[in-house]
Amino acid sequence: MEEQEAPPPLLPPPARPTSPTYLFAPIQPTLLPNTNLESLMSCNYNQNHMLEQYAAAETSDQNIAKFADEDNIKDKRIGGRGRNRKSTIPRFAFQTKSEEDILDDGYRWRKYGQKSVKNSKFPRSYYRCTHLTCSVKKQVQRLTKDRSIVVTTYEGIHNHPCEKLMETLSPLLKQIQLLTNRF
DNA sequence: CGAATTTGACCAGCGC
DNA sequence: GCGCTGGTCAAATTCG
Repeated sequence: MEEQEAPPPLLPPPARPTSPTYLFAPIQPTLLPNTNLESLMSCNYNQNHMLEQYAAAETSDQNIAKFADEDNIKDKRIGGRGRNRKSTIPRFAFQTKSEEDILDDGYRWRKYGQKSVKNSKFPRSYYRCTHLTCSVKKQVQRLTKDRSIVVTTYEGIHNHPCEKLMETLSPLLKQIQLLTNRF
């Protein structure tokens, strides 16, 4: 069939662990003066916003790991059954200090594999977003050097809003909208 | 009982 | 060409 169009070069929103400590500076969401609340809830807003924040973070040497090096997220070897070989899907990795392997990033994930990898004591786990139309994946792995550090690698962009964010913010949003309509 | 996870098999790319 | 490796599949198993 036809070749698929390459996805836009945007970065997916980073996971925001609830309790673990960020080794890299967390990106704090900030409201721009003329922020539209509906667009805030959409993933486009988040992704564009994150992109700006990443650009800023990178230039200011606040180390968002582009790809986790040591425990070897090497070059692209998108294996599997012949899919996505030279992937142009945006990927990025970051590290968190956490007892938990699974960080609560607001999206729902289904595990589809686990592999032990070379030069690493700990296995790498593979997850896919459970949303029907979303093909975002992530890999989770602990560092050999420091088992308290979890490396999470995201691949792709969510094409749907974050369920948990929606859940949490919906009532609040309604209130805000009610209030803003009154003035 | 349906959904999620586990795990061994399979496949493709890369280096030698 | 062959072996090694990483990523995915899918049947079996576990969980809620």
